Amino acid sequence: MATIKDLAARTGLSTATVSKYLNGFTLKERNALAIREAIAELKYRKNDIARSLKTSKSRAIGVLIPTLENPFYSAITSSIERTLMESGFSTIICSYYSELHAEREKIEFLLNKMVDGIIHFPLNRTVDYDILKQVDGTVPLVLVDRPIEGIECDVVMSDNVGAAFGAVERLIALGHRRIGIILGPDDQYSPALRLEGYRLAHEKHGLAVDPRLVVRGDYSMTSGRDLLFRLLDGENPPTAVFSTNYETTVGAMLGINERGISLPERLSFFGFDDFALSTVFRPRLSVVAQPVRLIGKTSAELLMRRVRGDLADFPLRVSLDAEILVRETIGPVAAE
Amino acid sequence: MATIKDLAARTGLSTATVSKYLNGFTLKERNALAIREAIAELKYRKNDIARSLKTSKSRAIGVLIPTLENPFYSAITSSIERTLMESGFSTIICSYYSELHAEREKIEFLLNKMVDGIIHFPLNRTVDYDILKQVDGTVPLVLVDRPIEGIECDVVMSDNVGAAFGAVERLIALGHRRIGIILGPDDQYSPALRLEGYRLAHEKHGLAVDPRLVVRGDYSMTSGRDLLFRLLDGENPPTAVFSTNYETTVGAMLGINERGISLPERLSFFGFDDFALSTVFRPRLSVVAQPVRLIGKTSAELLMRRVRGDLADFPLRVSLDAEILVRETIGPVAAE
DNA sequence: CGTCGAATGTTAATCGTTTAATGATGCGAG
DNA sequence: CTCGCATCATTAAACGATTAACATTCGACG
Repeated sequence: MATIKDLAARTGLSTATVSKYLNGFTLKERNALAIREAIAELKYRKNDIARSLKTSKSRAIGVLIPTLENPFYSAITSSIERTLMESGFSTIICSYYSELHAEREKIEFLLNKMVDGIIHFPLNRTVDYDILKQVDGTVPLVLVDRPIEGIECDVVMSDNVGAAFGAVERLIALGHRRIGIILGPDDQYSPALRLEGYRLAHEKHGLAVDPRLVVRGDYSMTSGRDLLFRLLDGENPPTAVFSTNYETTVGAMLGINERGISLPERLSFFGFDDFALSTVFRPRLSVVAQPVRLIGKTSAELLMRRVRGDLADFPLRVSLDAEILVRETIGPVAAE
Repeated sequence: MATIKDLAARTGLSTATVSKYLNGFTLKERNALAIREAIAELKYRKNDIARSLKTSKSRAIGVLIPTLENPFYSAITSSIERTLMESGFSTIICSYYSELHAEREKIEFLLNKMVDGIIHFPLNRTVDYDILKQVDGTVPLVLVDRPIEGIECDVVMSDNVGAAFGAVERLIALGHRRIGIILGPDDQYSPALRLEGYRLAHEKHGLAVDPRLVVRGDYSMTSGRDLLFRLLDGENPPTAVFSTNYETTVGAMLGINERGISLPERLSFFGFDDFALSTVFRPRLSVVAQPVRLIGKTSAELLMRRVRGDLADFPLRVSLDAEILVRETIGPVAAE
């Protein structure tokens, strides 16, 4: 592969001159032309690795996510990648598949690669986040979807409280007084917030929360189905159910279809996250849609700013509004 | 950030010795110990960029895909990433969003980054693939999902003909004689093969193909819905419909739900690709499931082999069997 | 014409590693 | 005691770019 040295030799110029030309300095037209010719003839391709070594900027960003198999993560990642690419940065993907050790291992991995910054989707677990403190001094870090206690850095997330509040309030407005909520694990971040929104909506409308209507699982599809059944099969079942993540929503719909429960006549159902599914079901699913594109774009843009040295408002906490998409699965509470 | 030089200074050894230690050579225990201590104290982190420059191996693989928003691509990508990570390689994602210029631009981009290999999902278009010939000489290239004429390289794909054949044969076995097929654009690779499978199944069973039952769109969700309607609204409509990609399948199901057509009584429906959807619909969707995990794993492993210099069987063309998942949307042809 | 300053080029060191070639050290055998 | 051979370490030159600091060219102007 041709190097700058080769171009220099071919044109009779020095490597410094060629390098400058390549970096946008203007030369005498004669020389510029000669270099252009040499590039074409020798099929010169610049070596970003060498450049990175010298400048200590890799123009690569590490994105650390639980998995690409979940549309929530892959949609955000997609939008991140697109935004970074527009700034000429490449995206190094690392999934950690919710494995404990993998997360810190991969942060090391990324740091070794001299990434210029990291975007991390932490899953809330009791994990040792010292490593993130190390990141702190090294490269900018943006956390997506939730903050981590003790780590001072930018965070981009959706307004979980507001999202849940909005959905539950819609249900209350339709006359529902017994609203079940399907939540995720205690040790994750968002469930508590979504529950808080649920609570606030009740409070605002002077309703008490029946703890039996608050059920928790592991945010998986099967847990969605199982918890739905638990709610429905309890004494004094809810007239509406709010599922608070994508997987449980799919699972719950599965359960609903399985039992042939007709929505919204016999039950009102509010889901979470707006991917392919919600437009396909009949009746069309009412969901809280997190602004995935925007989350991705925002975190990438924020990181770019930090990488460029713009530390204004650090640490910034961006909370993006979710959309409440009322479609066909919620309706007035069924007459007894 | 501490460098090898610092470790050397701290321990009184030479950089060469430290480097060797770091690369697994054995030293006198005394020295090894000293280095380990120094690493801890100085918080040494190896610099993969410098290493790459010297060794001309980046241990990074570029993955070029149309988009991460499509579950087919993101599932394969996920599996690629996982497999590569196991070999200590990082994955650089580049989406080209089906834009013509972006594809070649991004290949350049990846080559500049000195990736050790490229996995590419080409969309079949009349695009100038000279650039891929350049790749040829530089780093190994694995094509996923389809080959490109004139480019001699490894290809991993699913058995499109067999997949379609299998699905259509199931329908024929149920007595269907008029089977509609929803295809993608002419200039993509797989539609022709899927049609071929459809044709072969007819041929085998002595059936003629009615060209009016073969409809083409752009493989989008709306095209799925529209083409379904076109088939159903034609004179002498089909008793079964086979949709040949994920988007059109979702779109067609949307249309089916919209019209309240009951499956499989009034219509048998065979879809393509097995993502979240198919398990959620009631009745459960019968689909041809491409082995996405396996496609990802296989291409990554094959690329790793090439990167390691194992050129056995080059160029290799791997065709992976799709699974025919017969579930509830197909049934015997309706009695008139 | 000589001089000066802007514009254009060059020299050479450097980024943090790796690695051939070479050097030192120690140990057993004769 | 010395030779020879492993074994362990070191020297120093790369890898391909960038970039201060310095050198040259050239035209304008007094």
